[in-house]
Amino acid sequence: MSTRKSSQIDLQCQFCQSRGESHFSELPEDDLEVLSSHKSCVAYKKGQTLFYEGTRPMGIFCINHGKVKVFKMGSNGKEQILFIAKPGDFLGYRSLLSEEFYGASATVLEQAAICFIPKSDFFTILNRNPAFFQKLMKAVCKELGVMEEKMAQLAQKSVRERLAATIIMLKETYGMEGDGSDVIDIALSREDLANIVGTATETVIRLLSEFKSDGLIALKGKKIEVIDAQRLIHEADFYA
Amino acid sequence: MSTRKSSQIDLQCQFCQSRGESHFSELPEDDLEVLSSHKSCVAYKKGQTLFYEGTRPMGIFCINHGKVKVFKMGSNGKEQILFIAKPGDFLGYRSLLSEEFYGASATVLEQAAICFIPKSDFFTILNRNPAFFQKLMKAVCKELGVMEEKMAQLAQKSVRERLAATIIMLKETYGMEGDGSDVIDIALSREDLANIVGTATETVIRLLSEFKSDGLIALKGKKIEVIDAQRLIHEADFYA
DNA sequence: CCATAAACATGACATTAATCATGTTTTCAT
DNA sequence: ATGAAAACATGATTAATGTCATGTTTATGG
Repeated sequence: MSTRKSSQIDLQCQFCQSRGESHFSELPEDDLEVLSSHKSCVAYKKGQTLFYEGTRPMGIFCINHGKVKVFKMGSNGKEQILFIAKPGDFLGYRSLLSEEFYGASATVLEQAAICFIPKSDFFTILNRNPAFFQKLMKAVCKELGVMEEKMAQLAQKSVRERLAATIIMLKETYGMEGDGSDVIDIALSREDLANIVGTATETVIRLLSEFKSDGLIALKGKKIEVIDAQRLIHEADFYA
Repeated sequence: MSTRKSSQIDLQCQFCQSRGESHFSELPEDDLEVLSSHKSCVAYKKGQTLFYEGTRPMGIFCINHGKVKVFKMGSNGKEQILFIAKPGDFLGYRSLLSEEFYGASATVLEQAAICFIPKSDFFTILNRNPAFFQKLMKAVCKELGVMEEKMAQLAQKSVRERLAATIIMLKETYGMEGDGSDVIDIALSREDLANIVGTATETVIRLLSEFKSDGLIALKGKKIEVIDAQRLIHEADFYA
């Protein structure tokens, strides 16, 4: 937990290699300069927290490298993971725009580089660039659709179906470890996986074993290799 | 199913008594005129459908009177109700803004009067009134927060807790039938209630009976009277 | 007003998944 | 390298909830 001074990184938005994936991808040069002007970019270690549920947002986080889980803590002390942010994703802008406190906490899953852009600069861009504002609106509306879908699945599908669907989703969203590999490029603990699926850790462990002996997946350490995507999709009960 | 010609109603946005509750509340006179120009307003009967999941949105629906359930159909044929819209609420603008097909269906729960504003007029207002656009953005962001909360509760709470929480929510959102009454002003079938909570109809029936014999609620036909809000909140496991 | 269907209600039973217990393996800090 | 802690794994048991069956009440159209 040593707070290294050296964790500060020098990263200019203009030269950010993750920008292409982000909502910032089409911003003009001068807007990027505004963003960079008061920006700080920090190296985070696994387990460090970006912000806590119930606190006031002061700006947005932009992920340059690494993955971050965004979750709500239940009264039983169990986390429900809402989504996992990857390079190019923004965090915290939703609360900023709705003028509410953070509705969830965000914790780094793996070694990450994350920039922080103060609220004021973010709003400056928002005000002077209507196209950007519209793009963001569209993104939020899409996110809402995704969240509604997740909610419906949580209500209607069995744990087995949800786990299968989650593995498919992870494969599509976080891609593969290198070319020609079928190993999903994200290392999740069984507990985190359970907190995405919305079930107990033991249940995830059992179902992963089943999927493995059924030849649907293989387990490479903490990572999952998809062996039979078609049957996995079938398990998830897409079209049925 | 008789499609009465008489179902067409003459309602001007300028004089709409539900406008105060809506996102249109602060629109200037000339914007209201644009909205009214190609608007149609129709009387719907219980069970009629405004739009179906998977179809293309052509405009927005604005509820003048009545209530509408918005739901997703699961592969098992069971509905998951995402929310229940009330007078002043908009429907369909989310899909319009994200340029997607409808992600859910909408069906009228009780005798309703609902206006339809074509896509083009809606976008006209959106483009010429930045304040309205911002207001809408804020609303969508809030909705996203609400949906995330619902998802977390679905994953973490028991059916009993969720039913209690739902009754509390209905009370807060749809208010009481007249003054001094504790009867929630919405008539939901047990099946619809089950589809909000995310459980089986029989389970809802059983739990309502329990709540009743425990003196938490009383059942006035299809409507629910809240007898002991405090204990109901406790059942819902808020702060615990 | 009556017939019929839909909604409501309750019991019995099956199934799913959570919880508890315990042991093994991996990870990590010293 | 080593000991402790965390993560993983598996079995046994229990609790919660879904499903099926059946009967009653309520709503509704002709």
